[in-house]
Amino acid sequence: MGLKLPKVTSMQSIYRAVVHDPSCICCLPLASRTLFSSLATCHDAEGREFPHREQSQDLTRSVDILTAKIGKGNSEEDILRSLISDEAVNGIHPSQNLINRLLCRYKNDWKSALGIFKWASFHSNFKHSQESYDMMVDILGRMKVMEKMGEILEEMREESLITLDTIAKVMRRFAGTRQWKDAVRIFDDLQIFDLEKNTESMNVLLDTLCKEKFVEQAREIYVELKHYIAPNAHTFNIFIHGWCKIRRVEEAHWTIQEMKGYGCRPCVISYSNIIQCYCQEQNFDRVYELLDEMQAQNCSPNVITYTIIMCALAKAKKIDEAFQLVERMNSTGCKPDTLFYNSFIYALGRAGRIDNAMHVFKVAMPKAGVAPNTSTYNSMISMFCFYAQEEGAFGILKEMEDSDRCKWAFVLFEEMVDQDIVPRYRTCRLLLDEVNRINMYEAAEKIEILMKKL
DNA sequence: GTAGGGTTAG
Repeated sequence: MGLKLPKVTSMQSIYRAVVHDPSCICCLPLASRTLFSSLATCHDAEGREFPHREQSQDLTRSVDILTAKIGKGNSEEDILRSLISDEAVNGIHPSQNLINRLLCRYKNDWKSALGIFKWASFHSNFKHSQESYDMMVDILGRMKVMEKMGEILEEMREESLITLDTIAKVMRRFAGTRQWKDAVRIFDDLQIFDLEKNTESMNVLLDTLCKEKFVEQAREIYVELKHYIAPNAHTFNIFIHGWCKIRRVEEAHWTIQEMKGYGCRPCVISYSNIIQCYCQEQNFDRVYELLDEMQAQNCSPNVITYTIIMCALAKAKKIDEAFQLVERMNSTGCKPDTLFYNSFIYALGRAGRIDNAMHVFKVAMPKAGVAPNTSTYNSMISMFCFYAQEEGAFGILKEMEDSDRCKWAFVLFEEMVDQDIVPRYRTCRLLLDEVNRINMYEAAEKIEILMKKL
């Protein structure tokens, strides 16, 4: 193909390709060139996404001083020592904003993160927020430094900052490193953290174990616990998911019976899990049987159920059958969403059905009032690039450009709010509509909160 | 984190 971008999966990768070989940019139409130059200016040398205005200059200066001092390869104690003894650093007072920013930057470098974290704790008038503690626990857990993670957890306990969310993270990290017994131990010791052993916390433990395929262990623990903690529908769905995950569909069926025995009705989640299991086996006869059974049980399949089946059909190269399924879904009045269309477009692309994919993107989605998001664009661009249709890829890029502009608008909006410049109601309304159209849900939420105050 | 994407870049 004429384009020097053989595999394009995201805007970022296009951007990187252009940075790597600037001559690439000549292949791009004007609209995309404009886009790239705007992208280029909105990444500074540190890879931060947007330029920082004056209001955050102090913060930025502190970040620069600290990061210059931290260096690499030291232990966290060394980092702490060098920070404490540095004159320039001494002029900096830690703030929660500053610490969170640095923890974000060093999320893949636990020694630097912990060094900074301890440096802040060293200031007697500074206290870490719960958010910073959770971030620190997460960094150490992800890097599998379990001992240090335990130390931070202990500090949190002393400050009474531990929530079930914190515990859930810790459990999942243990189970993720195959130390499932430690996850169970945390649950056993829950009262140490001032938390209760109840259905909710039990479900967290069972879900953690099941997600890491320790389903039998979870089952044994549950058999003990159920005498004094009542299971609920979630509990059973967690097990159904677990059994399906390790491809033991018989046990999943058995769990359905068990949940009925407890007076819990199997729901669309229970059935969708089992359907997914049959989908993995490409046992579509059973899938259709289950769909019928759901209908008979007055438990309608939803868009997630249909997405699961549609993906599996497409993967099994049963494209026409996938189209029939979409029709069946529409006939039941089940509305497709963005994720469904993304999967559909992706599947059609892989099957070489470019025209069909284009039709879904251009006609079906707007008609259903479903907005594309970045993944939709990515699927379309990847497809066009794979089949060497650069014209099509650029068409999608053009559309993305418009929505990138919206992100910029939102960044400016946030800066205004930060500086206590109150936007007009009408400005908010315009931005909110636009932000909703392209699925920037978090942005929409922030704008809505502000609008309520107006 | 009780269920659904994102070719396989390095």
